[in-house]
Amino acid sequence: MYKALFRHIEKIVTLEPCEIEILESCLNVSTIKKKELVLQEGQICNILYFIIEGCMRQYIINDKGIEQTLQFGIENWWITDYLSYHNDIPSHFYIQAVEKSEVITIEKSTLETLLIQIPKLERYFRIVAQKSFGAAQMRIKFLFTMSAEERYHHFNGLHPEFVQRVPQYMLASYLDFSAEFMSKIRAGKI
Amino acid sequence: MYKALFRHIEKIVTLEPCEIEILESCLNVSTIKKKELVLQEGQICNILYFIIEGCMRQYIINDKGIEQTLQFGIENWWITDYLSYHNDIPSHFYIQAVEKSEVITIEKSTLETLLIQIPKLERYFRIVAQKSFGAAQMRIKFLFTMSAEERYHHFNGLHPEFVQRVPQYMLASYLDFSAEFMSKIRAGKI
DNA sequence: GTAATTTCTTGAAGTACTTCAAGTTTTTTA
DNA sequence: TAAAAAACTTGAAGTACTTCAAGAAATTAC
Repeated sequence: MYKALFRHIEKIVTLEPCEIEILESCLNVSTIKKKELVLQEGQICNILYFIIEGCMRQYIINDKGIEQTLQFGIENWWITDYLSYHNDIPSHFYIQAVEKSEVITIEKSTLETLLIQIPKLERYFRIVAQKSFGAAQMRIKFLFTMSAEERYHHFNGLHPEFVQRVPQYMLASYLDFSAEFMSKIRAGKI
Repeated sequence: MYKALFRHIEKIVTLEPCEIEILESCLNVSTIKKKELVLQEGQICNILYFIIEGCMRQYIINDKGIEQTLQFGIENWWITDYLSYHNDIPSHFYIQAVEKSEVITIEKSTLETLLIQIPKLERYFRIVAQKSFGAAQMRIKFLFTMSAEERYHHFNGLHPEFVQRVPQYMLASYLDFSAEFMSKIRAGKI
């Protein structure tokens, strides 16, 4: 059940059997129904989610009442609002299951004690966060330099299976253009 | 000389005197002239920079040959390309001093041994990276939800001194609009 | 302290998108 | 399996920007 996470961790640090045992005792698995929210705007986010199976997204609702997806997460990704988490401030985001998902949850207080018992995990989470930050910078680069059509084709080239997996309007907002424009790009009407 | 960094670290973890000594022996200070590059596109980035004084920026050059700033860094910020750093791949970015800057540099191999000697620093760098990632997500939110004019006024409201500190065209590209448009916003001609 | 360079401004023309509205198709639910 | 809900498509009209070009102002360099 926790195998996916152990495998992910072992790519970065090596855990002793006793450490795996401690870790195991701190984890919980939960099933999130499609469209269920695990975080809402205004709430303080004090849980980290590791996606074992399924797909989650982080989104906002803009002035016009339209949802805009900032981030998707799939198998073997962590998803959370680190700003709300670290600063204990209300989140600006919603986090929702796009598909029925299995996630491992770790609460902030549990993680704190866990990191004291297994300091190696500091390293694991450091490297995960640094790589995520690097990926966010690349994302900003693509948003800055590519046209809407280029962003779509680029993303589709990198992750064709994923494009099939989520509603078009969610992907459109993730790539920062309207659902209607996505439809026209796909039809080759641009 | 290293005081600024020690103070930054002590906000997150407490170092023993002997640890400070070890850390000190691993650091170097260097002065970067205005406009000097510390990283160029295509190079592998294996240095972390901590800004003691001055201002640096990470930018790209787009298809039209125009520079677009992705990130600024000022006093007490780390700046680097973590994707290039971790994956040993050529960077997509330039990193340059906007003003004459004093920076602490740590090379990758040095940091690796340092983190083994002082595991507490894993925690420090984890928290720095997680907060940076959170900030990057907020940045994407603002890019998604605000008009050019709103982004300017919002940024100017948060960091008025900084707006005075860097050339307008750099800030314009950071906020993702043209230098000419920035000029019109500031003149109230929008 | 004057020349050279960099940065900022302005207006006119163009364009890559958005918005709206209505209809169609697909998926979900009971 | 029918009804309801969600997702996608299409065209027409609008707009928030960009690009270009040229001059003015500020800063840097010798």
